[in-house]
Amino acid sequence: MAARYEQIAAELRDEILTGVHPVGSQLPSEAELAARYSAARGTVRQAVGILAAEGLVGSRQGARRIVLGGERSQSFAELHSFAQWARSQGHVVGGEVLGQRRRKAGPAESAKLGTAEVLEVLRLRTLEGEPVLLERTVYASWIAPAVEGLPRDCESVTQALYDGVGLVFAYGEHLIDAVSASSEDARLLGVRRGSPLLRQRRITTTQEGRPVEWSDDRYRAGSVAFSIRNSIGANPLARLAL
Amino acid sequence: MAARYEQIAAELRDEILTGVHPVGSQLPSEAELAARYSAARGTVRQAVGILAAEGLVGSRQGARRIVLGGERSQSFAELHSFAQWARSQGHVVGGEVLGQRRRKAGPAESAKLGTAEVLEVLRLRTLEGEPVLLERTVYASWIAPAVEGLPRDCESVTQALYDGVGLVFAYGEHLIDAVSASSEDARLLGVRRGSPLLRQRRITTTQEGRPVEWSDDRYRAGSVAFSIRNSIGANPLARLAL
DNA sequence: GGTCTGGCCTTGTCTGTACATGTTCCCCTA
DNA sequence: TAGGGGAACATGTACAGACAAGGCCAGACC
Repeated sequence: MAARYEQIAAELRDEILTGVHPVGSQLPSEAELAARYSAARGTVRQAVGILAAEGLVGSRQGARRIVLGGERSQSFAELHSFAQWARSQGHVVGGEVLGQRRRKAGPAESAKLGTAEVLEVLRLRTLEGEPVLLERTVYASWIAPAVEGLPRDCESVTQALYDGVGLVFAYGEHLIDAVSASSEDARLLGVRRGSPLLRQRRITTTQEGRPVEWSDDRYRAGSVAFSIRNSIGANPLARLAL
Repeated sequence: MAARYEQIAAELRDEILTGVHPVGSQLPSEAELAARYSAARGTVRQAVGILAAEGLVGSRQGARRIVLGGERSQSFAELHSFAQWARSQGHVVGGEVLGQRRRKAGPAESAKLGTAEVLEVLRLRTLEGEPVLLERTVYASWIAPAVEGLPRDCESVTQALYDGVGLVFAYGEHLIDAVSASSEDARLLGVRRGSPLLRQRRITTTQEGRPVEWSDDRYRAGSVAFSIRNSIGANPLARLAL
């Protein structure tokens, strides 16, 4: 059973999404909510803290909380698993391993993953049958056997690794920029060489902080975008010069 | 003076960044920290909560907190102000207004900004003299006079609006994808037509939730990237199909 | 040697209280 | 009518205590 503050957050989120609290309106005060849910003020604060972190409501000391905007925020799993995301959005997802081999880790890979050997996998993902995403993933050697055991057309690697060996992806770091399609990119994604691709490079670790994979994902332009909400209080997004 | 929990967070962050707590090591327990800082456990939890939200440390019930990684996280102001960001990174920043006019708001703009008239501004930004960013910004009519009063080569619009009329940008929503350079984009940024650009569309609001601006920013590929940390507990990043 | 169990440690959740700090709005006054 | 003062209200910070839930480890057992 979910924690009390999660239940309250879910109810409030639902009320916002269904228009009980329209955008721009004020949320009930913490005291009112505490009375309504028969909870302590601290518990209510945890609940609205979630909504604030999601960017759904804004907070200012002294003033009532304001409803900022509609829905957002996919689960971590949906972000890390292309298949889980696509299915939750109602898309028809496909994919196939195009190449897979073990090799020695380069110095950068070794530093990122902490292993001397890596498993390199090239995957092509489709939405509604159209090629959309090209994944070049490098796995740490300790997880390589589990990855090699997966079928070539495994839809959700994340799900399969969880079911198979109980691996949980817990933390991620993402670097997002735009690049030109290389010859290989262009051929596999069905676009012209040099056309724009949205690139997401990410490193993912377990709950214990152990790195699992390092990936270079390239989306065909016009197929997918990334969305982030931020505020003075919570700013997960940073800009980097290259 | 900063709040107690912010002081504690700052000290811990400093200890992590200076290697007192190396990556992969365990943080002292909440009880130890509470004793060390003569604070209640709740206060310490607020402090480490900040670090967890920044992606610096990971948390699992029952186990000690783990140090995940180095620094990150620019201030909200640095993200919203190209000039403040660039200066904090030691870059030489420049910029100029290339065009500016008032016009009627389209239906989408009217819905986003809540005004019938808008001020459209086209700005070119440079780093070390090289054109890097093309900003097409639409301001709500109530802030337009203040924007029109700025000099054409105003470095930091955000800073100028704060100094001039006390306007604070408080909340933002960002949509990031990749596009081909149009003829105009290409000419102004000094790239070939059709070459990849990193596009960031954002809408920014005040503390009261009032929309201020809607902007389409296009970065030359290879000049700038965006960075995000996330975890199972906090996932600000979402993927959207187009 | 390997496995299982139980106890201890640590983080997660929740309550209740108190005071600080900032906002809002009404009323009174000039 | 415009402006100032202040009370009422709301969120922010901090403390203290209690129990739940899960990880970790050592000692017992097979």
